Amino acid sequence: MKTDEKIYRERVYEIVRQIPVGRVMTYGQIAEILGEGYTARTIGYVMHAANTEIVPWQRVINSQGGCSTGKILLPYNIQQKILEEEGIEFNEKGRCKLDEYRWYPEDFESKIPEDNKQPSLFE
DNA sequence: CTCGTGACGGGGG
DNA sequence: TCCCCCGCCACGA
Repeated sequence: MKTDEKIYRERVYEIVRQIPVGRVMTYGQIAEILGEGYTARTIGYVMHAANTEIVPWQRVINSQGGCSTGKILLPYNIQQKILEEEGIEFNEKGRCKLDEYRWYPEDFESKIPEDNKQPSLFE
């Protein structure tokens, strides 16, 4: 098989594996980094299959700062529970401060906003 | 090959 | 802030 094909998923795991304890990344963020062919939607699909893989899947959340594990799989809010044990705090709405926990891979520093903080309430 | 289905995201009301 | 709608794209039937 082709080496450079690396399987669609492997490229995602490569990034997820780099997320440090106590930090998170969003589906859209990863999709933006990988670019071509990747969207938040597909990253979610890949993470769904990551259960059996060896990756800190729990550190990937949605752009609202919450866990989107849906209703299926895993006991209720298990993902949030794990993250809380890693030191991340969630409010009563099940959301954490992305501007405080979001992590940017070293290999993609160019993706970091100028002010090195969140671009959110920029305009 | 076509169709439906998502661990999503952003814009608009 | 919440809700709805539409675009996104890999994958299985």
